[in-house]
Parts: sequence; C-alpha cells; structure tokens
Amino acid sequence: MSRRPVMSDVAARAGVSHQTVSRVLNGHPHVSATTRTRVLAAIAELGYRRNLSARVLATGRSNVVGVVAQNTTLYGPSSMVQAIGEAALGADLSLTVGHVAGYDATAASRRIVERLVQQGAAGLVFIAPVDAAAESMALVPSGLPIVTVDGLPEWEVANVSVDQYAGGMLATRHLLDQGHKTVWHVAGPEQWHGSRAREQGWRAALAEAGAQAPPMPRAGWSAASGYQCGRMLARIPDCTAIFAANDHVALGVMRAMAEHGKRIPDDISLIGFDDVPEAGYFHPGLTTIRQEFAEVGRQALRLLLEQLATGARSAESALVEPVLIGRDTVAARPA
Amino acid sequence: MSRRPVMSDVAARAGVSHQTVSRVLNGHPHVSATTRTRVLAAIAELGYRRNLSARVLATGRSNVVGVVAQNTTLYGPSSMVQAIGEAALGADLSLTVGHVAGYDATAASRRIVERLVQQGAAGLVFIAPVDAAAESMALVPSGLPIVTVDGLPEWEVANVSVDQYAGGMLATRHLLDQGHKTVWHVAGPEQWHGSRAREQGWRAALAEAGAQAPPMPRAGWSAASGYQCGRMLARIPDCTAIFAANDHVALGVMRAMAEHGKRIPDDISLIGFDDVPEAGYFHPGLTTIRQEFAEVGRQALRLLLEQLATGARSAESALVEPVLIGRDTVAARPA
DNA sequence: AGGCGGATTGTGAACGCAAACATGCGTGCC
DNA sequence: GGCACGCATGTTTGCGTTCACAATCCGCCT
Repeated sequence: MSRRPVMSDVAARAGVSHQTVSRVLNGHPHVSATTRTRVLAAIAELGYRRNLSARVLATGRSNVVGVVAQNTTLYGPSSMVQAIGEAALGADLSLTVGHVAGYDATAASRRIVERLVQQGAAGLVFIAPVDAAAESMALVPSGLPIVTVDGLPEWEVANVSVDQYAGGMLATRHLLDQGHKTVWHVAGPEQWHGSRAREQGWRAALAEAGAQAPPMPRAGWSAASGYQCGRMLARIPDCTAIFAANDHVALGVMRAMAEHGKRIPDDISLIGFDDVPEAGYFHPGLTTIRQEFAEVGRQALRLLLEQLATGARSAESALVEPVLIGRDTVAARPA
Repeated sequence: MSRRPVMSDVAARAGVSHQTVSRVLNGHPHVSATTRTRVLAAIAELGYRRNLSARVLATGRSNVVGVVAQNTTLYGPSSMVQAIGEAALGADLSLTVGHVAGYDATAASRRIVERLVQQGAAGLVFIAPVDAAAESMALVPSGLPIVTVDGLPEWEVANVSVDQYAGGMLATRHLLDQGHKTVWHVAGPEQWHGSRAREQGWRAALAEAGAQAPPMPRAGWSAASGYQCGRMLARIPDCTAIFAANDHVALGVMRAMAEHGKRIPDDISLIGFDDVPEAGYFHPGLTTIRQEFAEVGRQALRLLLEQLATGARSAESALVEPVLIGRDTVAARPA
C-alpha cells in the first residue's frame, strides 16, 4: 500500500458509498446495523484514519482550543497547563499546547499564535503571567474567543487568576498576627503580574495594620535568587518576619538564614507562596499560600466555552481564592 | 465582514489571480516586485491568514511534529518538553504538544495520539518514561516516524535517554569511594524505566565493589514518599549512605533524618538524582546526578529529522551521559 | 522580420471530507 | 389498491489551498 487509505477506499471495501462511511464515522442516524458493522470492519482492516484537515476544511469547525504557554518548567505555569488539559477532557475539546521556548520569547510566541490561528483553533487560552504576552494577543483575529490566565484587567478579555493580592494580604496578616512589628517581602520578578499583586497585597496589609513597609529586595523565582536576598536580610536585626515571593525563593532564604545562624521559626518567621508539593518537607516545613490551579483551569475553560456558545468575546473574569497552609516556619514574635 | 477572508478575496483586492497570491505567500520566484507589494498590502488590509487545513490537504505535508507527554508537572518531563521545543525552533518545524492528563491516562493518550495522527503530523515524539506509553504507540500507522524519549530498547524505535544506568553507578560508586561499606537505595516507581535502570546501576556498582545489596524501599517521585522511606532508614544503624531516586525523594529523606536526629552528611551521606534547580539550596546542599535535558531534546529532534529525510523508521538510539554534581550531602564514612 | 526563451501571470483540477439534495424501497393507512 | 411517509443509501457540490499546465508579454538573437 503506497498511501494512506481514504474514505472512498473504505467505502469500496465495504461496498457502500463514501457518504455512508462518513455517516458511520460521525454517528449519524439512519444507518442500518449491518452496514455499520461492515463499514467498521473495513475501517479496521484498512487501518483507516480520517483526515482531520479535510474535515476541518469541510465543516469549518475545528473544536480544538489552543494554549499558549511559556516558562513551562516552572511549577505554576506547568500546573496551569495540566489543569486546563484536565478540564478540556470533559468538554468535547482537544488541546493544542504551544510552548514558548527559546531565547526570543516574543518571536516564538508570535509564531505559535500565528500557527494556532491558521490551524483554525476555535479559541485560545493564554497563560499570560507577564506583560510580554499582551503583544502576541494582538495578533489574534477579533472574532476568536480568548481567555487569559493570570492576565491583566486592562487587556479587556476574559481572564481568570488566583487572587494574588488577597494572597499577599493573607500572608502578611498571618505574620502580623503573630506579633511581628512589620513584615519584609522578597518580591518576585517585576514583569510578572502575580508578583506585583502579591506586593500590593503585602503593602495593603501593612498599611491596614499601621506598620511601616521596609525596603523590598527583589528576587527571581529561583532558590538561588532567594538565597542572595536572604544573605542580606540575615544581617538585619529588625527583620523577624519574611514573606517570600514563592516557595523556592523561601527555600533560598531558609538556606541563607541557616548559614547565618538564624533559626526559623525561632528567630525569623517565613512564609512562601504556591505550596509546591515538596514545601512540607523543607526543613522546617514551609508555611505557605496555596493556589488552586485545578480550579483555575476549570474556570478558564468555562469562560472559553461560554464565548464559544455565544460567539462573542467577553471580558468576564474570575478570581480564585488562595488559601493559607500553616506549617512550621511561622511563630510568634521573638521576645 | 462576516467570514474570514480567503485567498481569492485577497486576489480580487490586489487585482491578481489567487495563484499569484499563493506564490507570494510561499516565496516562489517569478513574481514581480510591484505585484508582490500589492498582494502583501491586500493581505495586510484584509487581515488575511491562510487556512492551514486547506494547505495541508493540498500539499499532503504538515511539518508539525507531535509530542505526547504525561506527568508534565514533574521536573523531568516538563524539562524534556521544553528542550524539544527549543530544539524544534531551529528546524522549520512546529510542535503540537499533547499533554496526557486526567485519571485515565491510557484513554487520554490514545485520544491524543489519534488526533495527532489524524492531524497529519509528520512525526511523533513520545516522552515515554513508563511502560504504559508503549500501548498508545501501537496506534501509530507504521509509516510515521517515531522517536521515544526514555523509551525501552525492545520497542525497536529510535530512542534517546539519559543513561540512567550509568547514573546509578556513578552515584553508588561515589558513595562507595567515601568508604561506605554499602549503599542503600530508595527506588523510584517501578513502572518507570528510569528508576529500574538506576536500580540496576546501583546493583552493578555494589557487585563490582563486592558490597552486599541491602533491602530496597520503594518511593514515588515525591518528597512525601521519600519521607516515609526515610523514617525507616533512620532507624537502621547500618545505613550510612543513601542513593535516592531523585532530588525530591532525597529531600523527604533529609527531613526524616533531621527529625530523627541523624545529621547529614556527618551520620549519613545522601545523593539525589536530577539536579533540580533548587537542589543546591536544600539544607545542606544536595549532591546529585544531573541529567542534560537540553542535549536529550537536541538528540531526539536529530533522530526525528533523520527519519523524516530518509522516510523510513529507524531504531537508532542515543544515550546522554549524566554528570555528578558534588555538594554537601556526601562525606567520608563516619568512624 | 520572425520567432524563441524566459519571466510573469492565469486556468483548471485535485486534495479528502461533510452537507445538501436526490433516490429507492418498504410499510401503514384510508 | 394507491398514496404518503420515513428509513436507508447514493450523488453532487464546495470548503481553501496548491500543483501542473497553459497563456501572455517582453526583449533579443539570428
């Protein structure tokens, strides 16, 4: 056999017309049981697979949704993709995930969006935790439904995020509640919306308590950068409570503190963000703010399906509440 | 405008035939400069995007490679996907990543493979660290090039893996070299080829040194399961050297040891596997075996491109050498 | 002057499928 | 017994693109 069998090959083999094969394939009514089994048998014998391109071309519908994601080795983004995939399984949707990789993220994401659009994706989900994502969104034809995850309200598209602002407040208040005079914050990268919101939540909680906001060192998301910041903070006697940008940064801070002879939580209380699976096994177990990614995925898909149904873009958005996970790194203020 | 513009719309607007538009789009020669600019202008004005389905249908070529991946929140698999994406950027290939998610991995991966095939993918990459992957590979038509990553030799398809066996030996030898009488191993999940190979490397290194292989507890890949195993090992006085299935398991072990008053590396030497970015910031910094994922990605794409060129499947495979990263969890055997 | 060749453009068909329409046949009802 | 209706199936058309081929135009050689 030289080339892949097509519908008419199956039809010939089963002794019917190609349209009957099509009907069987699509579960249309008005096909007799015997015909159906004959067709099915022919399909199996020939190893026939229908050509999706032809199908999409003929129907004009593709029911695949494209996902544009970057930094997919990070815990947050990879969990998001996973959650969306999980949620899409239920709806009759297929997912095509474009992973933005490489040094030139802008060019790569343009390229991915372009392909997704040309492929006829029914809708697009942007995992857009950084500003750069907005630019490639402009490439999307105006009719196509879009949902962002961790996007910005001013983009005026449907969006779902974890309420990072609330998370920042939660963390800060928890520390303040233990009697700490103020709380230091090791911030995440400036380009990430999440780190900005967490910072604002932190500031708001401090202001609300009448506490002074100390200077704010800035880390990446990595333990390495947390460690660098921690080495500074360890030398500041006033610093007794730290809210770290995420769990890995917190790990770096813990390391720096240990090297400096500062005990956690005795000398310093620490709280992270994310609740990565291993956070409970840090030494000591990390108190942190957990994000419910699965819920975010479900919401994102819900918003997309709504747009698919109405045929119009919406700017509706959803917020998912973070929750505090108490473990061993937070204690009452040292005497 | 009701529907998306098509090639003939562009042609009409530019005052040429649709074929000329096609030529411009595909960079064919023999189009005058003035015509080209007119066409380009019309494309821009109309916001035209070509319909990939139609193109694939007409040409029979798709130049997209499908990636089938699961457990994509784990460090290894997600790094692999990233690396392959990185490598594909160079070649004129697009990537469609299907993430197997959900409770029923078998059904999900069948579905993903099916769609990738129907979509006309030019080749498939299976991130196949577990046996279950083989089953969905059987669904792929025999003509389609396949490359597995972390697959099994007996599958007889092109494969690239990190040499986990060598990694296991490396880790074990390193511990033995410090004077430990033997090395304990906390194994990874049995279904994963990588954990089996690491175990075999461990056994081989022990045998080579004439050391007895102690009983082997089995963990998942998580810190939680490492912790459980660690709680047992901590009570065994003879246990002075541990090779953990991966870094997170090692973290759990560390936690258990600390709770039990065992000091690392003074009482117990420990070595992990993977070199996750934060491994150096565990307390103490974890000595581990690093896998070069970027290299694996490059090799995988190379093998795929070769098959694409020759048009025939190969069973050629490539091994990537792991490397020992020495940090603070390994010390000479306690007196 | 005729025509030849290369550059440029247009025309018709084909890709594989699904939708709309058309056909044939049996059944129930008056 | 004839007619209408519904089921099962076949035929035709079109989706948007590319490919193979045809047609035109221009300059230049013989």
